[in-house]
Amino acid sequence: MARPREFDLDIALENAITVFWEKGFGDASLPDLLNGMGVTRGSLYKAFKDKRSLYLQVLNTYEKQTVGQAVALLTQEGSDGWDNILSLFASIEEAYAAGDRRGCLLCSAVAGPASFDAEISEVAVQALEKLRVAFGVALEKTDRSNNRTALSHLLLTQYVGLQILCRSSVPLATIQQNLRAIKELAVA
Amino acid sequence: MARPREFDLDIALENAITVFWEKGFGDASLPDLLNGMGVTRGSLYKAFKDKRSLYLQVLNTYEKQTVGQAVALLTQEGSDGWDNILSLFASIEEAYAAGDRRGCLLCSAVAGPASFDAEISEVAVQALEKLRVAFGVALEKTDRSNNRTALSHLLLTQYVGLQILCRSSVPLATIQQNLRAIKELAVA
DNA sequence: GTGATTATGTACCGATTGGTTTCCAACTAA
DNA sequence: TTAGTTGGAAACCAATCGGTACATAATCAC
Repeated sequence: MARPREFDLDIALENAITVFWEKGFGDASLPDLLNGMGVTRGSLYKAFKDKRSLYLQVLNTYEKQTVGQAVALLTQEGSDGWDNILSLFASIEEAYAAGDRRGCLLCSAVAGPASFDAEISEVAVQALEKLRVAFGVALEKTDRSNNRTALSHLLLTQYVGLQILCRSSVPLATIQQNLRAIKELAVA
Repeated sequence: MARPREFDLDIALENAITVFWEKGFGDASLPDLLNGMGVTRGSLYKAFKDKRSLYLQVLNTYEKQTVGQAVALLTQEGSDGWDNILSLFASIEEAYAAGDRRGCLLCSAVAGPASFDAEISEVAVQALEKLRVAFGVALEKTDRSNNRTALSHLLLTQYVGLQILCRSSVPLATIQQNLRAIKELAVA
């Protein structure tokens, strides 16, 4: 056809995820993205239309990766549902303990002013709903509770709240106490 | 002394709360603030130094009002601790049901990019810690559980998560299911 | 009254924002 | 070789950002 693209679309998108994840939509400037993605202005607009479209692609890619992984963990067979739930939350603590202050891109998207954009909001909310359903599946395997739906909502909200707190400088103990509380839910 | 101020400081600050609450720090532009506060540029900078200082004053004022009110509700005597906790969460649902999508200014401050500002982050985190302690006080009155500290952390995270979700367009049922789950925690 | 002081309103500032245009290089199909 | 097509780099754009300068107005002590 014509001149081939000199960069890898997927790699550039992956780098865009990093930038948006750290800075959020509004605070990630074009120079930030250009620099982080290793692409020039013209190329970015040729390949991704504009900043908002790039953000939507980032959101969808992140969802496939991270939420997909979390759902797989929550719904995996051969282990107790609560164990799956606890290891998901444990992974949050591990990341925070390792110094990761990025939290969850989707949770931040819900929290941020970009959530007033209907399309962005919908993508984020639907992704979180997938996660909530996965919590429900995990709970089904240990059907002690008689109101699993409500509990799945509580767990998702807990997930969101924790990921938000992870973006601030709360003491590690705060995250750990949350873990402990969730463990007590499991044995209750 | 000299020419008196033509507007009421407290009222202007109250209006600034409204603007920041709806738009967040970064998305509230000077014209937004000027318009919302009913004050001109020069006056704003004379009275509040700059945008960031204004935001800090807004955060502190909001904290005194809203957190103070929530703490009072949680720690009030003459009613069961869990009842106090449940009515706090019920007030979140009421606001959401009434169409209020503002959530909690402090929770949004923690979530937003302004949280990378050390001073802003500290104000917000400390305010939330006050709330957490109040959850603990409420739990002390119903000392069924043997790990009230962890549970207070869970409740605070739940509070934060819910307020974040309130800023997006989740269905009302989501908020209500959370309420139900917390009620089950109470009777557990 | 006058002078000192402080608030108000507006014009203005440089920097930065997201986005476009332009020109040239690189490639394919014929 | 050449026509057609697309990507890349940088100049350029209007709009907006937070913030300042300054001239004017309003109040005080005297």
